[in-house]
Amino acid sequence: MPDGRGRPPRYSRDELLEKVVTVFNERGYEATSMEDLARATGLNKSSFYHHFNGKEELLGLGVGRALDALAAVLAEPAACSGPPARRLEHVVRRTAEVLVAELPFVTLLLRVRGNTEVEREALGRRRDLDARVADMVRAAADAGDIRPDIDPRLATRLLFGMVNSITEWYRPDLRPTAGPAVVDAVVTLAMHGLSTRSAQ
Amino acid sequence: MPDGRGRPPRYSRDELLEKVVTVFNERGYEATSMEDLARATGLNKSSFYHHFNGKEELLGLGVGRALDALAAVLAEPAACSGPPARRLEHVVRRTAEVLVAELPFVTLLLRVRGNTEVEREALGRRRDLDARVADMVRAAADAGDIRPDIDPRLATRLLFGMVNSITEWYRPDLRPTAGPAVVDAVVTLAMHGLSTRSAQ
DNA sequence: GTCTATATGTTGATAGAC
DNA sequence: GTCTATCAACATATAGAC
Repeated sequence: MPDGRGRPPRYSRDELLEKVVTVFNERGYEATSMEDLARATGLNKSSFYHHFNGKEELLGLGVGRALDALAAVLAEPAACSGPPARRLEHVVRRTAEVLVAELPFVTLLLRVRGNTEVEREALGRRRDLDARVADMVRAAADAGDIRPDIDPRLATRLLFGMVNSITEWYRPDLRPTAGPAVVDAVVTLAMHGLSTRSAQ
Repeated sequence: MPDGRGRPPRYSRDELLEKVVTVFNERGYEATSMEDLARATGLNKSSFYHHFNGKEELLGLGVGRALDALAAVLAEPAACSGPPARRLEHVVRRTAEVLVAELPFVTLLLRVRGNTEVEREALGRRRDLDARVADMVRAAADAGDIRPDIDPRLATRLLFGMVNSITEWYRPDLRPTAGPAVVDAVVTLAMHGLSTRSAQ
């Protein structure tokens, strides 16, 4: 673990941001000081301020990247046409893949609570995405492809509660090749559940 | 919303703690100052310190209550004997019920990251509970009652990722009677999934 | 038990030399 | 682009009067 003395090669702005977001996730955004971030990137605190305007800007950049990636999933052709249940399964799978691929950024996003303007805007964008998925669940229920006995909004929340939980425990540095297995398990459990004897 | 001027009737220690934990959840533990807590309870900051030794003690009391409630579920007779799949379903249902009943405390627990000694101890206790549930999932898989194609540890994490997501969106103040429906939906989705055509 | 006043440290952020 | 030095604001926590 580099502590800033064995001067790392010097980072690009994107690499800097990834490092920052990782520290945010480890310590929590509020508990992370600009001093912490500077040290983690091998820079002096003032040098660090030369690259970014401040802490809140870093948060905005981090959650923005996650939101862009998640929004891109809903813009994919397979998410926009076809039977609702197929579209839904596609979105579940691709969302899980995005979580794995952009793990630190999505992790940061999912922990945002709305304390500042930047956070509230992120929550707003996230709410918009959630609403579009909930519409998809509703359409699939109307088409009879998913169980009608659970309210679509409730089902959406539980479904993506499971998907999003990936950020709580998946550590790609410990299990770098486990991503596809995780994604498959999410899709299978979401659609068919845990039980082998699946009737109602 | 009382802001401390219309002096609330005066709280017991337990009521004080519940208020505190709610503020922690709204603002985030790190972002909450002792001043915030004092104001929320209608007390002066120094008066507040008369009731509690400090911020970290409050965190410990809050997560401790959540951990006690969750541990009690695993100690129930129905969680200790019978076919593994039945025991598992019981634990899923009762855990969901505890989340609903002790929502602010469990919410606080699930956001702990391990920055301080109190937090690390809480994470340790939580890990112990998770391991016992994972054993239950493994036993159910060995008995052929749940699908064998998903690693038991992975299944446990996704399963309780869904259950725990309740703390992310359930607001009993807005929908006070929705608790039982939420619990039923969790158990149904966990065991049987979203799809109506559930084969593999 | 409640308050005012204050000690002591840390934070985000800036000024300005090199 | 990097650093040293510094600031104003705010944090946790305590002393001690009433």
